[in-house]
Amino acid sequence: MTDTTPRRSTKQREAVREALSASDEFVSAQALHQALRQDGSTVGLATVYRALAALAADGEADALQAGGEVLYRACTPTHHHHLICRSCGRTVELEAAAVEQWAGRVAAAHGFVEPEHVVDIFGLCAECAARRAADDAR
Amino acid sequence: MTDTTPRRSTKQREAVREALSASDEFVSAQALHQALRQDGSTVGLATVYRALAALAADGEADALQAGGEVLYRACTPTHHHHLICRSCGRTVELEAAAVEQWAGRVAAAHGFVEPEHVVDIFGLCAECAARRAADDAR
DNA sequence: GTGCTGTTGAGAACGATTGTCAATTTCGCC
DNA sequence: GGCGAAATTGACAATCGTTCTCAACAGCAC
Repeated sequence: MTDTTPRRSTKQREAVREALSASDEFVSAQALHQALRQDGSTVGLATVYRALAALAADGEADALQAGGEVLYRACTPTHHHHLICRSCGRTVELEAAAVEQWAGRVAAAHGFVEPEHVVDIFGLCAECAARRAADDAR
Repeated sequence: MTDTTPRRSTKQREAVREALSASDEFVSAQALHQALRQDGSTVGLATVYRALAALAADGEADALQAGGEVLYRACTPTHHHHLICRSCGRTVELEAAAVEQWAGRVAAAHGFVEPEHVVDIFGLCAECAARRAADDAR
């Protein structure tokens, strides 16, 4: 964790970084690999996994587990949380100073140190909610 | 999802429920299966998975993903969050009305409905922190 | 007890992720 | 610009947690 980063810049890593930035939703490593392949790239699956892990380690991407697979998303390097549509995957980055403080306070109150926290909100975005309402009515 | 619960009570399910209650940490399905086997039970791994999924669905257990596997823990049926020691696994249940409200408010502000949220704090409990400090000094 | 039906257990199947290793590419250095 | 060491890549195999399948079994109402 102490920045031992002898990272070499390669086409593949750049390609993964770009493909990730191109989406504003969380995507799986598998999906990203497929997308790259369809764009004519020849990257290997293992390389995509390695690149994503590197990006996540460098704080350039966020990772979250959902449904047995790990999803990645390019993100701002500052600490933040997510509001995610569970239907279309659209994601909003949230700042939550209040929650940060709460987490730190609660951890300290129980004698815990070095608190990290996972705070994500899943819901149905306005569009998906409307679409589902229409479907239900039909 | 609307409580179609024609659940039959069997020895195996009871055994899983008990084994889960016996621990106040999050445990993996695999670990629980091993523990049951060592107690002389003959439950199958698939049954443990099914029982745990059922308990989680009924709100009698909490599930969280960590390190590629799903961990379970018996819990109070009311909504709550967790403070978890990332070293020894000791867990404290938290109530967090403030966070609930924040989550609902933020979701609504972005037009999201039916918000669910994941809020967990990982840290090092006092004992583990002390132990690690001692190890580092050595 | 009898019968229907949900449940079980063993093992196979599955899917995501990680490891292996020879071939290739990057990058500091001359 | 060219060299060489070392990191990186890609194809494939291996691994690991979880789910599926299916015949045998057990709970519960009658």
